Amino acid sequence: MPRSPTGHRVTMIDIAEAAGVSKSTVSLVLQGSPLVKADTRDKVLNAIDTLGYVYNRGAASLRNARTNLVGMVINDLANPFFAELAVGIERVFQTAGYIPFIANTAESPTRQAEVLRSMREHDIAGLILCPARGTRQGDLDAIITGGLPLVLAMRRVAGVKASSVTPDNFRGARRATEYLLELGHRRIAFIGGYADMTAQTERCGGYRAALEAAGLPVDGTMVIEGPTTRETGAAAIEQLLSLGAPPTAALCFNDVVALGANDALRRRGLATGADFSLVGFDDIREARHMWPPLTTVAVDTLSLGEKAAHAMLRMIHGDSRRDDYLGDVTLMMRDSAGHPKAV
Amino acid sequence: MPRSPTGHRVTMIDIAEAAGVSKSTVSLVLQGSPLVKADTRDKVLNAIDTLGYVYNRGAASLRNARTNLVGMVINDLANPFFAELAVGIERVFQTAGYIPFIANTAESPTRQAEVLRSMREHDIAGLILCPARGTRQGDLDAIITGGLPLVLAMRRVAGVKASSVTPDNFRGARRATEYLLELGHRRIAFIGGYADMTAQTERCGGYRAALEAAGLPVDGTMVIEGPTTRETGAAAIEQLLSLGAPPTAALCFNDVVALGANDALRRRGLATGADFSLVGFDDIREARHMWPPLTTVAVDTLSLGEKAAHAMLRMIHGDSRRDDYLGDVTLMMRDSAGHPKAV
DNA sequence: CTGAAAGCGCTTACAG
DNA sequence: CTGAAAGCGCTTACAG
Repeated sequence: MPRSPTGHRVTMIDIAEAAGVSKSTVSLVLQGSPLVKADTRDKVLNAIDTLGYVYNRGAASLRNARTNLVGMVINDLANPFFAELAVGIERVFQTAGYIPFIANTAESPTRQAEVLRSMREHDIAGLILCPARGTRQGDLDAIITGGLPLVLAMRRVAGVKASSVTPDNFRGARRATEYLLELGHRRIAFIGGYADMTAQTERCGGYRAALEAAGLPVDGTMVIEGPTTRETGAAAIEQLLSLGAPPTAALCFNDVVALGANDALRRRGLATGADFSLVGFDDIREARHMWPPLTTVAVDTLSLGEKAAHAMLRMIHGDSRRDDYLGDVTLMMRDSAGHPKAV
Repeated sequence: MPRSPTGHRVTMIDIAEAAGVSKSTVSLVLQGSPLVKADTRDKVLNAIDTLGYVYNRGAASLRNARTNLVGMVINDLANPFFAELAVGIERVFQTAGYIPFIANTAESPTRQAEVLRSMREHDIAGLILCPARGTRQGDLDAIITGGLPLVLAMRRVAGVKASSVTPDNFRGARRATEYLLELGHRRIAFIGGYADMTAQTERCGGYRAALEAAGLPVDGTMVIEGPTTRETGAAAIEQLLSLGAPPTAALCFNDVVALGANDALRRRGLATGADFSLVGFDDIREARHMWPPLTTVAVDTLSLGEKAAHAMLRMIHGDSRRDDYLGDVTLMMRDSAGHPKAV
């Protein structure tokens, strides 16, 4: 922090002295109050500039109990999807005068607990949370009862009454599966995620619904759980192709998983889209650049982020209504899904 | 923030009353002081739990002028490289009890100025900055004179005396260029970045040095500047291939640029590695999964992040020595670079 | 081991 | 328009 020549921190009092006014006046100037004469304001602003004064928000919020800090807790910052989501959220807060405070939990509930505590200690105005896998209602009790505005993004938590912003996972997955069925596939796998994540339940649910509507059985060996990583995608392909009656296509929990599945297919000398069809979910930037370009369910990441930010802003401004926003999804048909080899 | 049944915020005083001690004692317990009897400590801890007390760090740091907040300003969070860097940094701070506060400037100096101001207002203990393109000495004056611990990461700023952590850009680029020369290439381009970024000067400098050492001319039309994006990589390929004597290989400023160049080659029906060679820089996770796998200069991202965090921690603990850390680089030979078509 | 008191840098009525 | 005063929730000597 800036210190005056005498070594102490530069405060409003120093500014007041330098400008020859009282500190109330300085405070008014800082808050852009119209009560202050232009002449006086300039003197104050000048003093601020020459002394290198920095407003102390901690002190201010101690007095008036308001902060411009918003917490944003991400379960996997290494997944480009969440980086994109974060950008959408940041953009809104920036223009609204709030500063988002991003932290990464890397799917660890322990790390998440630490991060949440830290953020609450810093008296954030609200929290946008992409819950780590394994988060339970009890983990968020303190936040809910404390009355902190909370928006759950991408995943909900059973029993937690908070606003949420998620893509329409069910519809997206059903549509993607229908598309694979239309192409002629009959044995379709679902890869990635765990049944204890709402996003997986919903996406896998859409997949099942489409199969059932087509009169097809849902084969348990075709649903492969695992972390939402490339490794899971690759391992699943190995596992699926060693089945007696292997699938001819797979819907992946997300694009990162699909990227891994695509790697494994290539390693086996199989042509994605021709020998085996792959559909992803999210439509991260990488998807269209992958080879072959990935057929995937686009979730409009940016607007999801903006919705989350706006929901948060509304709550901060005192609107206590809960709202579950379901984002539009659209199937992006590219080249990773085609007709099955031999029908 | 949690409120007591009567509606006011739960403070140390409430805890003191509930536990039947003074608030000094509560403060001591909170700080883990050994002065407090185990019995008393338990009573206090219990009261904290039942009342849902949350420590107010703003008030604490107002009193003792220390924070556990560390700012981390990233110039492009959408580039996976920086997400990886952030993870390395976070890891160290987490164990040291500091909480990093990530913000993204998206290469905008204006946005950067806003973010820096906000962070200073929140009285951060230190700042790790990946400067946005166009950052000048003057932009960091206030921070330097204010005595805020500052570590520059990935890019330095001319005239700014601060510790820095960067990969050995010059050596990495020279080595990569030498490798292309060894493969038989004689016309080699350099794609991406701007000459006003230290990282570009250094990488492009290594490229020039290698060419000169080989007695080859440095052709200005072979050096293409631009934002460090996929689009730049793609556009550069179009531009280079329309040259009278087009290059047979290119060193890209970073992997993201190389990804874009690879897209453009594919679109033209050219086989990367056979028809045209590409080398990247950074070795982001994506690089080895790209098709063909990208030959690139690995920079040991994680340890770069850790070095930055440790340098920061040292400064926070009062060590004022400046230190410029130059990270090791190693050429990862994969398949995107091969012998030129016809030599 | 524990309590009373001062003070960190602000904002907010309240007077003038 | 401006000033004096109280108080936000903590920590830190200082007594006891």
